[in-house]
Amino acid sequence: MEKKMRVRNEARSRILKALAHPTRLFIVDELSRGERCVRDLTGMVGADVSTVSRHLNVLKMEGIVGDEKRGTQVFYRLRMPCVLNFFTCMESVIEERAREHLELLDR
Amino acid sequence: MEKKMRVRNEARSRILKALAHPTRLFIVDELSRGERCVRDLTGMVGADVSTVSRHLNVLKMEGIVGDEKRGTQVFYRLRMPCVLNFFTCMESVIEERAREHLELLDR
DNA sequence: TGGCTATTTGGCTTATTTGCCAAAGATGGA
DNA sequence: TCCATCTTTGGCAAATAAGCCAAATAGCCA
Repeated sequence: MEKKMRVRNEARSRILKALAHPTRLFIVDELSRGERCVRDLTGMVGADVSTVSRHLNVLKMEGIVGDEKRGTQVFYRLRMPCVLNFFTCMESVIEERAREHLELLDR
Repeated sequence: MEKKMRVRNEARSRILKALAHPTRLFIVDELSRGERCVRDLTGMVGADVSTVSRHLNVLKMEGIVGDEKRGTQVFYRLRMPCVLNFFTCMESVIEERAREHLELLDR
């Protein structure tokens, strides 16, 4: 039971770690609107292609995105749409925190 | 609009990064069942007290947990219960991935 | 006050992550 | 075949994260 828990937390943390980068979150968000090829994403992200390719690989390794090669391009798509729900969760917390922050300043 | 997006992704990634560690996930899970003091958690985690204290601080900095000092002890509680929903999301993906893996082995 | 327990912080080492450039693969067209 | 385009990989440097021990801090009680 204890071991099982540890294994599970390790699996979960790998997924969370894969998501935990601004560029990768941008990619996930973009892919939530449809598949995109590496070059398109690179243009939007504003980093080196090799960097974007590596970010995509991180997401792919954890099953968050999937890829399909068509001709010379590779198209990526979101495979774990439920992550988007979590964004909503975080949003409410971020807003709440911002409000608290403002209140502190108002005193 | 672009800047706003970047700021938002940075905020989100900070929260995800704070969650992305097996020990911290264990703590979140444990706190979902009620508040706990540092010493109790340390016993369960099996790491140095200072390490656990630092993990708790990481979670606190992102508003995931809150703390309250009572006497000589500090009790931590979960402030962002919606993270638990995300665990369910990840679970389904982990299982699916495990199934795919088994299928590959069966061939 | 002095001692006891609980918690946090300083300081250090090791491991991991990130990003870029350059080079290697792949694919389709002339 | 040779070239141009798209993508991935090797290799390196800089930044960040994690863990432990030791020391500092805080509150309680004799």
